Amino acid sequence: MARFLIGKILVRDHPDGRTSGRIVETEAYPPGDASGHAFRGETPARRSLFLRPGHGYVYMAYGSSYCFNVSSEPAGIGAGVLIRALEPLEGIATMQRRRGIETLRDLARGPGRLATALAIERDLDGIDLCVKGPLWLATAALPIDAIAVSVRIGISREAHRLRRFYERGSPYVSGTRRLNAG
DNA sequence: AAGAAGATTCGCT
DNA sequence: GCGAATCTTCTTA
Repeated sequence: MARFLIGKILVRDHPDGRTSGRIVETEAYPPGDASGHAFRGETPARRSLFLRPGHGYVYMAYGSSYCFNVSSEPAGIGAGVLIRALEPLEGIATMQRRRGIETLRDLARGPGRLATALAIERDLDGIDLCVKGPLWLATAALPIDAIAVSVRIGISREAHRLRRFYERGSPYVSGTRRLNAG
């Protein structure tokens, strides 16, 4: 699913208006991955990861940033895909205001930044992304060759695994040159 | 009840 | 590239 989501469009419908972006970077946290939030079993805070595929899991990281995931395994099995970066499409002025910056390239480059840009907070935890609502996914096609793979960012456990996917050449992808070369 | 770790970001050097 | 800020969750006493 992490690979499948590259190129899809994440749409946020909010009283402020619509904001949306193309997903250009993801990371997989499959069942049994020691870095995954579902690794130690289901708890109230992690329950969304155990929902049917296509539900949102939102949590606060380091006290300052929200991160957004898409549940990826059948009900009862905990796993998810972290959305790490978007290419801004609609509502760019709104995103700029929420982020407090102008630079298009940095509006949604990074998991915490995209959550801020789209006003994704804990109230969206558990939402069904396959139904048009406050937050949903629109389909789009992308050539297989456009997707590259690398190790994941900011974790210590199972760090060598090739579970990060991104759009090759996109300036909206996070991480360093080394990680984006592939 | 207290402490450590963590899927980050921003400002400086 | 480095370190602080910040808070939720889980572990240990």
